[in-house]
Amino acid sequence: MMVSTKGRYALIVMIDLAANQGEGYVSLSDIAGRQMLSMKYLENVVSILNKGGLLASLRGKNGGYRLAKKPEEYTINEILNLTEGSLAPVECIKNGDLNCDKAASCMTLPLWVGLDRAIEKYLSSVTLDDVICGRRKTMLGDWCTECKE
Amino acid sequence: MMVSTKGRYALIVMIDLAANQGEGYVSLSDIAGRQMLSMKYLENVVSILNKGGLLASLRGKNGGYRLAKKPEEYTINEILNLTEGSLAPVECIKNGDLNCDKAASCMTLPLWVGLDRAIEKYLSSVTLDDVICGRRKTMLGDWCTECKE
DNA sequence: TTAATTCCTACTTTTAAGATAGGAATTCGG
DNA sequence: CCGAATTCCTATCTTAAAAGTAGGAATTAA
Repeated sequence: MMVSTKGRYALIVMIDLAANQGEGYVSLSDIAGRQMLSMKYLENVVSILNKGGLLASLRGKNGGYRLAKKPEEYTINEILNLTEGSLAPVECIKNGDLNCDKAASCMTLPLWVGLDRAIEKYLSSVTLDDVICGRRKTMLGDWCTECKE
Repeated sequence: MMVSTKGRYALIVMIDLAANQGEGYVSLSDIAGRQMLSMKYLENVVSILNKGGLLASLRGKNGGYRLAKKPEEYTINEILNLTEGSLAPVECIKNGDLNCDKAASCMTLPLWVGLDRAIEKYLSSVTLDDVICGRRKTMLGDWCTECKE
């Protein structure tokens, strides 16, 4: 499985915030309650989002989190890349640099680079707002033809 | 990391076979020796390829493995899907069926389905022969512009 | 001042990946 | 027929990563 709970929960939190934030901040216990997830575990996830600048936070009573920008300004790629660390399909292309000594002669490397790009291209083409609205614009055309049935 | 050693080693074995098989069969110890991999571990990987019909095998002395068809007739998708079990980015779309009770109301599901398709589309566009020849035809155009430099 | 919250560090548990081991079954060549 | 080389099968061990928990310090609003 390529996307762990960290990335999936992060997306859920972002969606929940978009739906439930008004002018103020939304507390983690509210989100955890609504989404039926462990608040303690969400703390870990949200901390990554917050440090990465995707969220704004307020400590203390009535504190909580809110989106740092508008839903249409987040790509899914930036959310998942941040929380997962990297979405690279294999170790050797993790940091952009090809950190493998056999890279020059590796027959499979171009394949992994191509796959990495295909993934990035797709995830960069979808915004948080697209997901929330169930919008279906991507390079593949409809991204969920099942939903039409 | 999305592709485990199983899938990566499987690819390496397929490439090695394409390069080294003549009329006869190639033994695992030969492949393991050339590729500097544990033969015992390769046994597990190759067993999947063999059961899946991607390889033909001959037991006993002078036995070994060979490709069941021509390199250009394998897509990378079929090799990786078989050895990895599934390349689905998340659990809930693993078997084509959406085996999650919240599927109907899940906002992120279409995203995962779309991602799954983007991956499948890319990996189906590349054949084993493409990888061996370093050929660069895919939906993304060149799949390794780095290689040109 | 108190209650609610984020924030930080560390730990535990669980699961999957990666790797190894031993031996049965098969096949070829002498 | 025999022995060496091999696939094939099942079971096990090891290691690393994911998933989840715990406790308490720092902060803030009412």
